[in-house]
Amino acid sequence: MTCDYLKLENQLCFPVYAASRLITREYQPFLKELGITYPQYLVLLVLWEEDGMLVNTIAQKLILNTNTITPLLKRLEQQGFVKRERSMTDERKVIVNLTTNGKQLKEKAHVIPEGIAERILGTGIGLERLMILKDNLHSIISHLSK
Amino acid sequence: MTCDYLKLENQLCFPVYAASRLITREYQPFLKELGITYPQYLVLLVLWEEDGMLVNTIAQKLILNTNTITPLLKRLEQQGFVKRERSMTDERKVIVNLTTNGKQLKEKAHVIPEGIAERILGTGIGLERLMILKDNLHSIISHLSK
DNA sequence: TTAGATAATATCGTTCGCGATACAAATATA
DNA sequence: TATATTTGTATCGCGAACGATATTATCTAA
Repeated sequence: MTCDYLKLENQLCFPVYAASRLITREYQPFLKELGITYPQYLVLLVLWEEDGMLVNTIAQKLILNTNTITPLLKRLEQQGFVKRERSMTDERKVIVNLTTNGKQLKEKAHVIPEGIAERILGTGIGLERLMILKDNLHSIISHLSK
Repeated sequence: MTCDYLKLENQLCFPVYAASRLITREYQPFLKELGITYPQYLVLLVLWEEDGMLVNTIAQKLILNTNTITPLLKRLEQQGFVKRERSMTDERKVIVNLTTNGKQLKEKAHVIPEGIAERILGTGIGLERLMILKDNLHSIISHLSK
């Protein structure tokens, strides 16, 4: 049996890449309502869990570099959702805090996971397979992010 | 049992998004050698399967819009891997053909899937789970891309 | 205490990804 | 055969991603 590995169909990379863009697309109508982008939503998810994080800590959680996070945080600051301030004890560090507006946004965001879950489960994949999918991705992530 | 759906950990979106970037990162050393980017590699994968495709057909295969593909093809043309020409019979259509250089690149690219497969399987996920993962992603893709 | 190393963040340049829109060619309709 | 609609591609603008590099601040070791 021959198998051409240089076919799109046979690659793992493409399904992950395409699924990522398609899933992100599902978030658009919800995020548009909140006035934020998908990566901005991820940053807020992190801050909603624990406020007052360092730029670096946020970057690590999202597996992004500061050269992506810094301008993103500036936009979130301009929109009035976070404020950034240098640490008193170590002036290299920048602490990111949610504003009142940023905290309030969490309440509006509660509809998002439900809406998306509904949409994804509507693909017929089933909750159990979805959990397995998530676990497999997590194991790939934990190994490749080292 | 309480479950906060607004936690990064509990979302499906993030693992897919992170895995996509991490897997793409694995391609970098290989692609750097060929002098192309990851999306450019995807376009070439498509053309290596079937040369002389229309811009739109390539876009559909990769689930991308022409406003992403067009500038990408221009760069591939500048680098001498493809050439674009208007169809004689329908001047709206642009046919994308591989150059000799573009065809030759396929031979150099054969090492990529093997190298990546090795790296991914090195995460300990196992070939079988990898196949299931791919299938699940494909079913999500086919439903969301409608 | 001071030069060198390290750490935390930021800047710059290039390429995507995509919504909105434009534009020309082809097709359909009146 | 004019006019409207559709089709295929391209343009524009903005916000990621990220490699390379810069800029401070802190730490470390001579």
